[in-house]
Amino acid sequence: MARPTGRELKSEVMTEASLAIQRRGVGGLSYGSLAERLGVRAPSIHHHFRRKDELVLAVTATYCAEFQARVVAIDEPSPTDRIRRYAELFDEVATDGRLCLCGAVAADWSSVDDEVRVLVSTFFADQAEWLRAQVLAAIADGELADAVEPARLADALLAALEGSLLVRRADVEPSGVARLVDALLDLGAPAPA
Amino acid sequence: MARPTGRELKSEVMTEASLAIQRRGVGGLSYGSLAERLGVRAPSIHHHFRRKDELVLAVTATYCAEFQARVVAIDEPSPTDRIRRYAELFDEVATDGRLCLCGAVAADWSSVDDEVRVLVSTFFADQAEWLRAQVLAAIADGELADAVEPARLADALLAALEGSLLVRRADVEPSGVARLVDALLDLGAPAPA
DNA sequence: GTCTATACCAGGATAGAC
DNA sequence: GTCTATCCTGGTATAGAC
Repeated sequence: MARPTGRELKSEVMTEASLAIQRRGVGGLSYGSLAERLGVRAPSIHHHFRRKDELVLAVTATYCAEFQARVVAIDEPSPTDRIRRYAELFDEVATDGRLCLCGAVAADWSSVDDEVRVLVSTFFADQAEWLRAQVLAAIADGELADAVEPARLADALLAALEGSLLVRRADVEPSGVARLVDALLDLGAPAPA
Repeated sequence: MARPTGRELKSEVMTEASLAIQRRGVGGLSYGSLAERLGVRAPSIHHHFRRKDELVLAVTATYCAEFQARVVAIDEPSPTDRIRRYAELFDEVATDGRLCLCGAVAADWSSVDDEVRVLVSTFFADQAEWLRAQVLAAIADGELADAVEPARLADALLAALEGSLLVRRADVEPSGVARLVDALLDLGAPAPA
């Protein structure tokens, strides 16, 4: 049972591997535990991904593509609402103590090869770029004060989102990251309440 | 040479271990590489720290104490300047790609024991608490708009600082975290420039 | 495509000599 | 306090049967 025709094992492996990296880091990912979780033997995974590097690379590429797809699907009319929705994506992708996969890779930066690093660098650059565009639009719409420097605030938002996933692991009663972004957006509201 | 009377080895081990964790994570810390770096054999380190857990615990405790000492030593008259100076502490403690030690531990959360977790949780709570007090003072002094919610902004600042250390590893030309904090403080300035 | 079996290596840890 | 030597575990990886 469990492993029938077996054509779907490859994608199952990738799904589990992504969760494992987000939970325990790249170093915490092992073929053994992965195999056990899937009810398979380690060599079966080696058949699909000969080296661990290949698995990490494939998982990272898929994660970046899927996340980006969800970002471009955001269609709120208000720029600041788009940013709030964006923060929710982080919550969704990182439930119960998981990190953003790219954040987890960055944490294990010294143990991943260059191909993976390039993907992660591009991911962060893309996120900052998207956020910058939203901040720019928010200023144009009067939702943020025009004293705000778009690129700087975008970087701060991204750092805060990635960092909050890290910090909340140590929180006794962790909350979502959305309220944190609210704080920053309220901060930049043009009309002093 | 190198290992003379040997009474200082214990502290040398702790210093190197801290750097290793900040660079490669708790999982990336090994007695072997540590020993090699210090020109000693691995068992010599076991003599001072029987188990790896003990070493991690000792290093974390020292890091937290030393960081806290540097925080309370901040004496700028302006609350926002104190926060800017605080951001510089992060830069100092995390040069060339290192993370805040507690951030690194949080990234390897699943592989550290409860004693260490408590230290890290306390560390983050202390930092958020200190930041909250500065934000409160900044509002009282008119350096930040009173629409700002102190606890929320403090959390965001801490998350942004921890996260920026992570994200900048993937940056092609990483910069200090200080400018990022400037962006957030400018954001909360009461008078729209 | 998946399995069993196995080689191989690195890291953590201990015993006992000096 | 530091060493040599050794054990054990767990993880990566390969060969070859089914």
